[in-house]
Amino acid sequence: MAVGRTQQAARNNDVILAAARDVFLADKRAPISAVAERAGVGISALYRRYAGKDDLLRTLCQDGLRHFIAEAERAGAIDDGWDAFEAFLRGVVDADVHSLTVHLAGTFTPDEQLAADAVRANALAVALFERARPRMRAGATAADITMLLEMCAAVRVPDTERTRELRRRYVTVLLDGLRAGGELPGPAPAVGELTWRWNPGQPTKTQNR
Amino acid sequence: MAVGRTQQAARNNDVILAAARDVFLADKRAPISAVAERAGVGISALYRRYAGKDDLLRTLCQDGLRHFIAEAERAGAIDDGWDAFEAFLRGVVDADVHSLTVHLAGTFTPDEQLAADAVRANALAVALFERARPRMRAGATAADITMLLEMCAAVRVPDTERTRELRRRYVTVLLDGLRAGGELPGPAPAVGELTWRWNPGQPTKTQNR
DNA sequence: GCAGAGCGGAACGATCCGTTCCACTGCTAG
DNA sequence: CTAGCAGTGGAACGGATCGTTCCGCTCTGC
Repeated sequence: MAVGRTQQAARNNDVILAAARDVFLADKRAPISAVAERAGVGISALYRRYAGKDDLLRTLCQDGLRHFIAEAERAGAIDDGWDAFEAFLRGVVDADVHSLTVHLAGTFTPDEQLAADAVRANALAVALFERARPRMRAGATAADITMLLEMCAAVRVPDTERTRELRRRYVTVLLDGLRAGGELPGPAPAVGELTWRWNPGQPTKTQNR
Repeated sequence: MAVGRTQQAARNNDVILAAARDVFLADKRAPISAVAERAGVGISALYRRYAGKDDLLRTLCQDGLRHFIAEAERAGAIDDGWDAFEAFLRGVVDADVHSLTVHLAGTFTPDEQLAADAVRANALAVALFERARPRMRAGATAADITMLLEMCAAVRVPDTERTRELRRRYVTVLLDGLRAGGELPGPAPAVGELTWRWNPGQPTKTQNR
């Protein structure tokens, strides 16, 4: 039952990644020491695996993107267009994947692998949206998905499981609101308005005028 | 046309408060120097008026609460219950009052005056909700309002005016989603789940398990 | 004119955080 | 069986950030 050093090390791989996910999900600006503490390991164990904070966050984001893609592919297999879209959205919200991808933007420097995954993820999401569009209210756009996910990610209480419950509640409101009602007001989000976080400008500030 | 020193000082009162609102709306963790810079004044001009960052934030929050109350009272005068509720929600979202009140929680130490205003604001909001409830889907609760506002506040792009436009778009989705559909899933938020930010615990972290 | 209110911004000290470094431990290869 | 080293914990360091203070200047209101 006593595990060897190498096995323990291998296990730490997962423990650390899980801890990092928990910590950065809760607060994307969390210090790296919080990850080590939560994982129950020293800081060295972290730096043995990742070149730095950037590297860890990038790995986490890539992991999130893979989940996103997997979720989209699984939902894509559903026959009915709307059901597929709904399953996709609920799956992504349930896994809190948004907090691991878009939300982490700006906290680390991107990557080509990451960019490629992002393109693929986006294509899948757009496809799912298009299949559901016939039953959606007028004016809805695939670009709206990002914003809807952003809104769901904003629902947060201290307890993780309770957060999930509450998000299921409000994603229901959003989904029903996407079908009911007339034409959506205001121009839909443009592409550039969804990716501004990646811009080289100031970190998390916002500018007016 | 050249204003005197005292008039200039009086004007700075408003300039500084407006700058503070803009800056902390964009990023609640913004440094105080950013406020001075945006107002085009030195840091001294700030500290002449406010005892410290806490004081400034508290003033800002109180200001926001007053806006909230005013919005609720204005909407309360509308005859139709649902129309009143809708006007209230749209008004609050438009003024971005949520970012000035709930969102600022935890960044400064409360106040009795503030607590009293908060109680009054909550009472008004609940009253508006109750009047609209007959036309709302089953299971909706006044406690949901806070969460809906939180979701709207999460919609954010660099440009302030564009942010408002987008929020109008999504508040429409939410409002329509509040009427359509069957019973809402999951337990509604409890009171304690909405006020956890004020707790004495760790600043902005989140705990699991 | 002149006292001082109001102000700009440099300077300071506290805190936080990413990263490095070193001593130690106990497995594992041979 | 043992020597070497992968893996580790955590203290220490240096840089960055930010709230607050302070000093010298300006320009007004009397």
